[in-house]
Formats: sequence, structure tokens, C-alpha cells
Amino acid sequence: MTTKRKLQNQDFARVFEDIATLLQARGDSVFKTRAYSRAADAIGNLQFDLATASEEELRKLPGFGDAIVTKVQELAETGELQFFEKLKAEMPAGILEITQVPGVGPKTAMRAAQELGIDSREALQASIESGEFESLPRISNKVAQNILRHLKSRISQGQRVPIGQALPEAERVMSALQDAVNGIRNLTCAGSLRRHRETIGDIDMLCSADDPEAVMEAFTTLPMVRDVMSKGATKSMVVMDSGLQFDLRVIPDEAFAATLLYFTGSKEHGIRLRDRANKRGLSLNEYGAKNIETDELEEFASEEAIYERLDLPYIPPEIREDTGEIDLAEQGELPRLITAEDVRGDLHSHTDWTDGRFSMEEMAEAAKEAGFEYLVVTDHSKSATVAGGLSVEKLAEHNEAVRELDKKLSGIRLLTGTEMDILADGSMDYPDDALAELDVVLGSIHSQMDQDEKTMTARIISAMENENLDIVAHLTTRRIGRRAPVDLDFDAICRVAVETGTLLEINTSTQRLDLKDTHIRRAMDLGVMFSLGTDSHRIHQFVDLRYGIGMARRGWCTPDRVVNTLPHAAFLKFLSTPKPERYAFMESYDHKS
DNA sequence: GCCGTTTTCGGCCCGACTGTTTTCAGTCG
Repeated sequence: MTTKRKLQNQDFARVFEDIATLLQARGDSVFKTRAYSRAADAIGNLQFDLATASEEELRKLPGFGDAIVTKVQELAETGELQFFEKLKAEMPAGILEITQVPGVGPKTAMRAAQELGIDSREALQASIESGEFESLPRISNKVAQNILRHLKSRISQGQRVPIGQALPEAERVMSALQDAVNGIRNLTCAGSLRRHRETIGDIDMLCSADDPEAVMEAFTTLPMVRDVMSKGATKSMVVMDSGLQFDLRVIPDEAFAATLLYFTGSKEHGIRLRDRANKRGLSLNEYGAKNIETDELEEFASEEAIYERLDLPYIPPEIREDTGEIDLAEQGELPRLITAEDVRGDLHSHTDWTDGRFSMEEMAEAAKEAGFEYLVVTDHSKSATVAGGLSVEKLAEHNEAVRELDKKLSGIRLLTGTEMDILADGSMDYPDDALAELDVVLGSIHSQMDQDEKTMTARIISAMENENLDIVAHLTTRRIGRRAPVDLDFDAICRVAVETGTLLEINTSTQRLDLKDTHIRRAMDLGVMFSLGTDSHRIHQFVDLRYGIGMARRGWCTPDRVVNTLPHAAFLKFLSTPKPERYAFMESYDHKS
């Protein structure tokens, strides 16, 4: 028997976004459509499940009034929304499908459907190819061909790629652009990439230059460019051979800070800032702040200066999501977010003893090279048969090998460990006496991932209650875009983590990023402490720490809550502290020294 | 549809680009 799957937040967001599209197509008030659209955006940043939220929690959300709250409740309870179903039934079919094509908005889609009966991407393509599409008002051959190009290259809006793919790609493009043209300054990424979101829609790049047109020419003719969508004097859009869309703007030096702030977003954060500017008699735009009375433009040398003008301290890009950062900044209570420099050791790594690809020595050298002072070698446990998990005997040999190598190496210290399977019933994959031998025990879910929420939660809690289990690794087991997270009661697990002195891992592997930002933020509120682990299987993966740092910062994580910000000696002290007293140890530790 | 040191009605963030148009609609970020 299959049970109805609980709606995820993104399911709610999709429904509200679709409602906004349909209302817009129908010609409803732009303010009404914007209200639905804003609700959809807000849902993306929530730290709790909408499906199980109380009415009180819903009411507190900005932009959630009577209409939206009752719709959320109906969706959560029945899995359907009558209002939405009725709306879809009234409107021509295919509107939602063809508005996914870039250049086709709700208005165009509506006319195409009503006047030409276009109800799918295929019908749209056929209509353009036959020339019929150009009979619509305001649609010339040029417009039609532009849409056709997007259709053929199968580019869709809203298709996002993991940051682990987008960031290296952006760095390659920036490097190629630097090489291709002289006199380029301040080349940088803005948008969701700068905010370190886990997935990226398109990549916004900004720069200054003496000769903007030369930069535009160089950008649109880079070898990796597949398609030029638009090319202007100071702004161009292209699609790279990877399928990723890149926008580049050239900006005068004096407007750079304002533009960077503007295009870093988020949209919601920007709206709040402009609202704040208005109350100070200023109109904030991408060039600076215009005095509303005199029309005089005030320019800024840095983002810091703009925030200061709005009586705020600097707000880091990762938390510019309008989830309370502006109010807290106003009170001068923004936390000092963790940075990569704070992290001293890596607590999760694999070698060719199990499913890693490199020897213990190669991994240790690579970790040292990446700047770590210590490394825990955590190969798999015996039940992880596909990964070549170690038997109890092999584990003892593994420990010996780690200790031997630790004596031999300089510049990095090694610690023994395991990434041990938490078995289906919550029991350990090694006997307690074997676990007690190890410096660090990670516990992971690698099997039976389809257990229901109650069973899975009990399984993890049972494991956390074992005094030898130090850290729960990649709690939800999700793989971005490939495997959904397991069902679990996150709050309950956080509470037991605090009670038992168990750490939750922030796994920085680009395929996982688990915990994710909203989990971290919630866990921070509940008092949880963390470890950061790269889960490196190869020597080049230690640098993936930066993705986990991005997630941690997005979750408002501070260095005093992450155990591997401790220097080696203090970390050993932490490990020798009885598990129930470890949170207290972290709280009393002087993190400034 | 939401919201309130403009508070229960009347507003609602800001601008660029594109292409089609003689002043603007649509799309996008």
C-alpha cells in the first residue's frame, strides 16, 4: 500500500507561482498576482515544513493573509486546491507549459492559446515554423524566431543547476573573459551565486571597463558560448555550451557598489531596502540613491556605505533573503558568520581502504595542502558492502595504519574514525568496544531510506543515544536533484542532539549539501552544535568545504557552534569529554583565543 | 491579495531591454 506523500515546500511554491501566472494571463490585478508570486518566493526560504505548520506560524509569515493561509491549509489537508483546479479548468490548456519558454510570458501565452489554439511546446514550435504565430499582435518574425531558438535548445526557465556545477563554471568563464580582453575591472558574480544558494538559475556577472563594447564583444564570442540571446552596449546575455545562461553588465566605477547590491538580491531583500530608503526620502536604484525631492543622485564607494546610509551595518550576501536579517541588523545583533578560515580540521574523509580513490597518505597530503590542521579518516563500516566496508578486524588494522601515518607526517595530524552505518533498527554496525577505540564515530543512514517518518526518526534518535556515536553525518541523505531526503521529524532529532551531546554534520559534498541552509538555521535556533565534513573520496574534493561554508552562512551559523573550528589540542579535549557534557565544553571554550 | 509611525482604504520597489510603436506592452531580473 502506498501512502500519499507529504507535500514539500516547493510543491506549495509551485502551486502559488502557477496561480500567479494564470491570474496574470487572465488579466487580474497585478497586485493580486504579485501577492501570490511573493508568497511563492517566501515559501522557498522557510525553515519549517509548510505541510505541518500551525495556523499561528502561517499568519506570522509576511505576505500571508486570510486568502493565502486558508489555501495553504486546504493544500496541506487534501493535497489539492479547489481554487487552483477551477482556475486551471477555466483557462486554456498549456498556458503553464508554454510560459516556461523564455520570452513567452502569461500575456503572449494567453493570446497564443485563445487565438491559435496553442496548448503545448510542440504546438508553439509548429505554429512558429508555419509562420502562423506572427499573426499575433506585436509578434514580428524577429520575436518569433527568438522564441523558436529557445524552444529548439530546450532551454526552460526555472531549471536550476547545483551550485557545485555553477560556481566552477562561472570561474572558468570569468577567467576566460579576463584573458580575452584588456582593461576589465571588478569582474565578479552577483545574484544567487553570490548568495550561495544551493541551486542557481542563471549567472549574473558584473564588471567595470574602459571600453564596455570591447568587453561585450569578447564575452559574446568566448569559445564556450553556444548562443547569444542579446547583445547590447553594456549588457549581454548568452547561453554557454553547458546550457547555463550568463548575463554580463558593464558598469561605471561610480555606480558599481549600487549595481552589485542591486543584482545580488535577493529580490525580497532589495524590496525591503528600497522601502527603507523611501522612508528616508531616498529612492534606491542600481546607480545610487536619488533624493526624492531634489532628484540629486548620491553615489557610493561600497555596499557598506549604502547600508550605512540606510542606518544599517553591512549584511553578508548569504543572508540577504528577507528572513529577519534587516530587523536584526537594525538592532545591531547580526551574528558573526563562520568563514572557511575558521575551520581547522576535516572530520569526514575516505581512502582506498574502502570506496575512496586515493591512499591514506595521498588524502592526508591533499588535506594539508587544502589548509587543514587535522583530518579524521572515516572509512565505511561492514554493512556498507557496496562501498567495501571494513570488518571489525580490518578496522583495527585501519586504526593502526592511521596512527603510523600520523607519526610519519608533518604539518597535519590524523585521527582514527569511521563512517558507520546506522542499521535499520537504529543499532550500531560495530560493537561498542570497537567504537570506543576510535577517536571519531560518524553515523549515517545508507540503507532502508524509505522508512516512514516515525520509524526513521526513532532509528536516528536511538543511534544518537549511543554514547560512542559522536556525529550524525548527512542526516537527510538527499542528493541534490537526484534523491529526495528521507522523511524525519527534524525538530525532534535536534532536541535529542542537544540532550545527548551529539553533533549534526554539515556535509559539504556538492552532491549532498546536507544539512541544508534552512535546516541549519532551525537547528541553530534549537541550540544544536555541528561538525563540518567534506566527505572527500578524492584528493581534489577538500576544497568543497567552501560550499558547506556557504550553506552554513546561509543558515546563520557562527564559528562557536562548529566543533572543527577548534584547534587540534582543544578538539582532542572535546573528544575526551563525556558526550553529555560536550555542548557545555563548547559553550565554555574561549573561541576568540 | 496584503498591509498600516500615510492603519480598514488606497496604496503597493525599480529599472532595462526589446521590439513595436508614435507612447507603450511585455518580459525579465
